[in-house]
Amino acid sequence: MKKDETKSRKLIFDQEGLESLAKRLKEIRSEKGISQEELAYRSEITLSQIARIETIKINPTVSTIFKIARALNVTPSEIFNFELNSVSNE
Amino acid sequence: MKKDETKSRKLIFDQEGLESLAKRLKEIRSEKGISQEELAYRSEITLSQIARIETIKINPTVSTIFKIARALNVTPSEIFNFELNSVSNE
DNA sequence: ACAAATTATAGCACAAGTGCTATAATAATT
DNA sequence: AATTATTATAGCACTTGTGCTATAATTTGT
Repeated sequence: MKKDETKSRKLIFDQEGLESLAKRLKEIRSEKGISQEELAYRSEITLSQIARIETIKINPTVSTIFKIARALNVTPSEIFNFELNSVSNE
Repeated sequence: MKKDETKSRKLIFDQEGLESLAKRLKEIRSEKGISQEELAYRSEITLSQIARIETIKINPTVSTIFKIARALNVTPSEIFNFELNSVSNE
């Protein structure tokens, strides 16, 4: 059997949604006038992780976002307050 | 140097938030009267993954939730429409 | 222009999310 | 009660999120 089966393991990096999330997060953070570092401290998420999220390098877990939401004193709903248009990325 | 440094690597499984998410997801899904299997098909997420989320076995990524939101024809905000109370889990 | 603060990158180790497949457990229907 | 549909578990392989640490790049303030 071949080694490279082109296994078409469908992966999940929702570019559109993650962009919206990043944008929303930056918005809220700057509205509240707190730095990434401060947010990292408050949420107990590392600075590198905050940066990765805002620069759309990773696909964070919901727990991470929950922690950030608490640190920003907003509801999860407020962070996810945007629409999803396109049909994901094929 | 010791091998077991009790490295206290702080991990992130937000029990409260994930419970709320699971509950909300079940709600919406049954409101719309669609099965886990149907949702899996529509969202292109595996059935096992849907089940894991609803039974709070895992901490899904936001992309996964975005896919589900699209499949359910709701905004991300609607899925995350709940409050976070306690201060995470220490 | 310089210094300081903020944001962005990078690499490593480890934990965990996801797909895939199969099966068990439970609920619903007849 | 028996069948069927739905939901829940389980294990493996693979990918990736996260913490940690350090450094680079950029922005802000003077």
